[in-house]
Amino acid sequence: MSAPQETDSRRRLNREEVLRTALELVDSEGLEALSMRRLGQALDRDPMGLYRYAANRADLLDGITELVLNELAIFPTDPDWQAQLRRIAHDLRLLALRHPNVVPLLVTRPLSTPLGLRPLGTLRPLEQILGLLIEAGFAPNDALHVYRAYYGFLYGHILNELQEYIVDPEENVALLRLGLHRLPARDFPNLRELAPVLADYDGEAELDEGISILLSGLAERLTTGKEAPAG
Amino acid sequence: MSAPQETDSRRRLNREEVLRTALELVDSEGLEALSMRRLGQALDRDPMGLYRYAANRADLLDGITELVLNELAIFPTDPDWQAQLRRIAHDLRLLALRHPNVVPLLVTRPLSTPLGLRPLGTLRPLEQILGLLIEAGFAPNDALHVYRAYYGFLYGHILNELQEYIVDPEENVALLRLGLHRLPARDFPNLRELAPVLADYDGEAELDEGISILLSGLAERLTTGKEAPAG
DNA sequence: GCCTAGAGTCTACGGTGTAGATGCATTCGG
DNA sequence: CCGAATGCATCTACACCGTAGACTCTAGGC
Repeated sequence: MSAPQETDSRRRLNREEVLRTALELVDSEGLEALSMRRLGQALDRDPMGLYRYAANRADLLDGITELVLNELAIFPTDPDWQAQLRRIAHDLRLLALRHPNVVPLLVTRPLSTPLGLRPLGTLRPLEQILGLLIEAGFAPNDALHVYRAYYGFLYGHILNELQEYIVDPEENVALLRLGLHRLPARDFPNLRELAPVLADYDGEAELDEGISILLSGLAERLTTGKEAPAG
Repeated sequence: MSAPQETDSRRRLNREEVLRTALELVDSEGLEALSMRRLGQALDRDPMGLYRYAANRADLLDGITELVLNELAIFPTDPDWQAQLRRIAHDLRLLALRHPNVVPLLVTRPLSTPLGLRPLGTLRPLEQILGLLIEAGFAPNDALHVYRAYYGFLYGHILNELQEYIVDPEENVALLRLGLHRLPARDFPNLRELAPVLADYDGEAELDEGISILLSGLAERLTTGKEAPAG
């Protein structure tokens, strides 16, 4: 009882438990480190046994994205929809920074599955944000457009920020300089000149600024009753 | 000579040729269909011989993204920067629709490679758009911010649109209805109600609308000399 | 004619996802 | 209390993967 780990290996697992250690594996060693055999040995179980909790590897990946998205709290009945959208944006950003290795999953998996057939957990944010917007007074049609603009902006920002994200900030500048120095000066003058600016990128501030612009635009469209902008 | 295909297999290949048929393979059969062996047999060559043109599989993928991005024409000296940005946006959208299977690559590869070490071809759009903006009068600092907003919006939109994209529009409605019907009504009322709206999503119009909003915001900031919005 | 260098080929190794057979333990029917 | 059945865990095996290293073959220089 002192060690509820994998040592007494006869404990019965469940899907969530499997997904959780799969997530740990991805977080610590990257996506391609996640194989059935590797996961099996992390759980001290036969790899084949895992098929009891995930139909196949793809389903495992879907489960991970679902698990991660469940970390995101949304309160669709909050009357202050702007504050809510702003908080969700920051939360999602932090979530992406916490699990950078699963961001490719977040972004990629939906591309290969028609909307209606996706894991329910991944549709929850969409549903709830639609609810939030409709509650706030948007017509359902417009709510969808607003969601697209919001979601598009968010994912765009996350991709932006993660592309320039490197764990050790010390190393950041070094690597950046190193890499940019490699660029042929005559073909990439602008990029090289902007190296220092690239190096100190404040993702949180940039996200917040962008969200402010978006929200003010949306609020105006809500009160004047015009159609919402595209995303 | 009548068939410059793979039949007389003694012709010497080059990297571009290899990448091009790799791209064809990905376009027609998906990303996971691209293996060294498969590609080798598509070129009627020994799979090992391909390592002459790509250091490894990752390099092959990088090459494909580079090849695809090269389809994008940018004229950094065009004085009408707004028209230019609008055209590029539409071109990139079409490019994504033309090669939906490589979009995951476009989006994912940069996440695993520090900016400075990326294939030069993938940095060209960044460099040239920075040039365009600086030429237009933005301070280099602001140009970077503007680029991020622009790029983030674009990629966000593409991800949005591709998630709802299905080849056969006939099937589209069917699948969508089918899928959404599967959703538990009490948990997903909004999503189910919006099914018809989801079905006819005009990506081009939505992109154009969004770009207009973005550009007008940017133009204003350019003339008033304020800082650019975040992305 | 021979030697060399390089391109093309083959084999082999350690990994992968997963189908199917097999072993095992537990529970149920009599 | 015993046998059968039922479901879970495990094992083996197959087809595929990326790629290191050895080998063969060819073309060109002397």
